Amino acid sequence: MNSRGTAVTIREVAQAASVSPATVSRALNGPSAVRPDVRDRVLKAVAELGYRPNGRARSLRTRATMVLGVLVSDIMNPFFTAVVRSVEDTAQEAGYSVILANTDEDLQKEARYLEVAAAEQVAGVVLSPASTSQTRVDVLTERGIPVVTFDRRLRTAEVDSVTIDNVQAAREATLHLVAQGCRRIGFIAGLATTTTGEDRLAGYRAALTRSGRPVDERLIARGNYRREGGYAAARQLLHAGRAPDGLFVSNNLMTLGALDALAEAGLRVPEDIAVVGFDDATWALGQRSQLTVVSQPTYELGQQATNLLLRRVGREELPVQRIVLRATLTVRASSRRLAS
Amino acid sequence: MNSRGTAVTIREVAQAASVSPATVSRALNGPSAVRPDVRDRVLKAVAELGYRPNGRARSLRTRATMVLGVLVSDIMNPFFTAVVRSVEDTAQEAGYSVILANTDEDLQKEARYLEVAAAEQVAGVVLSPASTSQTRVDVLTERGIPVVTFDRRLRTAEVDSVTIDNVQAAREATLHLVAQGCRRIGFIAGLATTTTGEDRLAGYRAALTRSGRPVDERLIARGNYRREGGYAAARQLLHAGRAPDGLFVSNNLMTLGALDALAEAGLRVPEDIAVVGFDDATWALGQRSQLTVVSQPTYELGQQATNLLLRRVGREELPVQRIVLRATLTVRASSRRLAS
DNA sequence: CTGAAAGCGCTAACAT
DNA sequence: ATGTTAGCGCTTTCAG
Repeated sequence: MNSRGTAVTIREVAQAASVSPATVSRALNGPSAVRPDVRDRVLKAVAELGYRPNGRARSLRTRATMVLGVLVSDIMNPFFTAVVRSVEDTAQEAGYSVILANTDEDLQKEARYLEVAAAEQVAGVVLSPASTSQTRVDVLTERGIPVVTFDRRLRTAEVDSVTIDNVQAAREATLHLVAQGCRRIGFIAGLATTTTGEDRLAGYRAALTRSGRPVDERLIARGNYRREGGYAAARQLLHAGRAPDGLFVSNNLMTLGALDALAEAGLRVPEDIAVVGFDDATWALGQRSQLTVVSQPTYELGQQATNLLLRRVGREELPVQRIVLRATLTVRASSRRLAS
Repeated sequence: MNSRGTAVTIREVAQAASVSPATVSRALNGPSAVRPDVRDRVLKAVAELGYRPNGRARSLRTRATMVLGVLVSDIMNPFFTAVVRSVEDTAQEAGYSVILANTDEDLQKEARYLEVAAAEQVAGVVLSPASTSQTRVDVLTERGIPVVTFDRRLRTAEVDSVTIDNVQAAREATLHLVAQGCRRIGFIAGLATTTTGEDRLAGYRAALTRSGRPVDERLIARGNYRREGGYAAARQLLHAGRAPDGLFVSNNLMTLGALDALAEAGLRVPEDIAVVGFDDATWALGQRSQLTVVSQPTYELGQQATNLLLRRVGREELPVQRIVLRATLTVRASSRRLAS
């Protein structure tokens, strides 16, 4: 801080080092041609005055930032925070910083943060959209800011995405329950406004159909991707007609809620009801957890999304990418009813 | 996007509306004096061209942003994400947006993000510092960007903080275990580089001393605030000399890890060992959790920190604030050994 | 190799 | 009430 109580500018550094602002800029920024002794003088002045370049001014001029934005739909969900960490790691390797915002599955909030990202001119945005059709990324794309969605896709915009094959993953999980001898398999679906909500449901239906089972709509409940939602949905299923003997829950937090409901109802897992969840929940249940889950490759998800984004940021021309990663079914005791 | 493929600027809008850039700015920004018909023309042009003000240019000029930064030391920890959500809510009410960064208890990362916050010229920063003495916030304060720490304090800088009384909270928790008849009370401390790490340990010691008990250093282990850290620390305590019959763990994730270790060792809670944790862990253990904990008022923590920050952002002059909130001991079955 | 000058997009003074 | 001018702090031509 100088005597004026304001930030030190490049001109003050220039003056202190008896050079022009342009030279200071050159000394600081590239490996450009500045005489060593001049450079040293500049660096010394920078250090003494505590000069820090004003990022806004710089990127106003250069039309570039080294900051990526990440917009997640629920920051309290460890699946998303895990992806965020991997985005961060990957971005950092490329010299980018990451700022994060939480949209909370709320279209208004999401819209606001998309605007913020546009106004702040981030280099690119990684996004788990709150809605398949109502999320508007054009605010960004119109300004030439690339967007990559992860976990979920947009149907309304032609943007890159990195997801798993949700239909296939849900089908595999459901077929597993069928194979374990479950006769009435319940399903707790996610928000209908998201591709994960729809695709996982489609996979569940497909598996039943393929197994020659009818789809009983009373065995399908919707949740809001939160724990309470899973709890409420599970209770609904338990009290609707004959209780299920198998349950597939399509997201991590809802799985915990469903387990709460099962425990409350005095049901044993897997004896009374076999359970398959989504996403590893070691953060909640511990390493010794015996929950069968569809495991998503969170680290790879974030990594691929970021790398893809960075290619776009680098103005690389390539067709719209839809990267689909493999999810794997991790079978543990919660779903094991037959020796296999 | 205009024909040039770049963002629409205020000049283009001005041209389209046959007014000057200044008028566009006035029409958009304040309730300033612009003739209604002119304003309508401008707004129409804005809509047609899809104009969005360039936030960087604007705040370069106005020296103000409506964005706050939040730097948390572990984004995978629900305690911090809960506070973040409350910061967000509070900021939003005041018209501010919040961007978030994860420092991961890593001084390098933290330093980098403090620089980013400075360069991006956020209006203010809410921070849970990775280190009591090594976290350098002067990057921000020198530029006149106010900082409020939460959860932890800095000893090196005179900045506002919002915390609980950690010494008192830990003392109360420990005394509770004493009152339950525990003879050998173990303690899992946090990082020694944080005020929470030190203060909670101090509270534990104080409680024992006050109860006329010697402090057995073999009953104190350190963890890294993560689940594995709690697990490792608990194992260490279980295998060092006579096992404890009471355990106080000074953070939420470590509590889960400690419970893992206890279960693995076949110890029953509370019969073999009474347990008190820190921070409600319903996100992990469910509403029906029987864990006794020190409950922090997360929402209030974020709210107060944000309000304080906003007062500083508004250039309000006030002495350095150290707001201390009340934490409460929530007694549940995990620590109950005596009818009370 | 260095300096002078222009300008990124916006808003605040100053005119009118 | 509106336009003109200047300048936020920086980088990047263009000269020299």
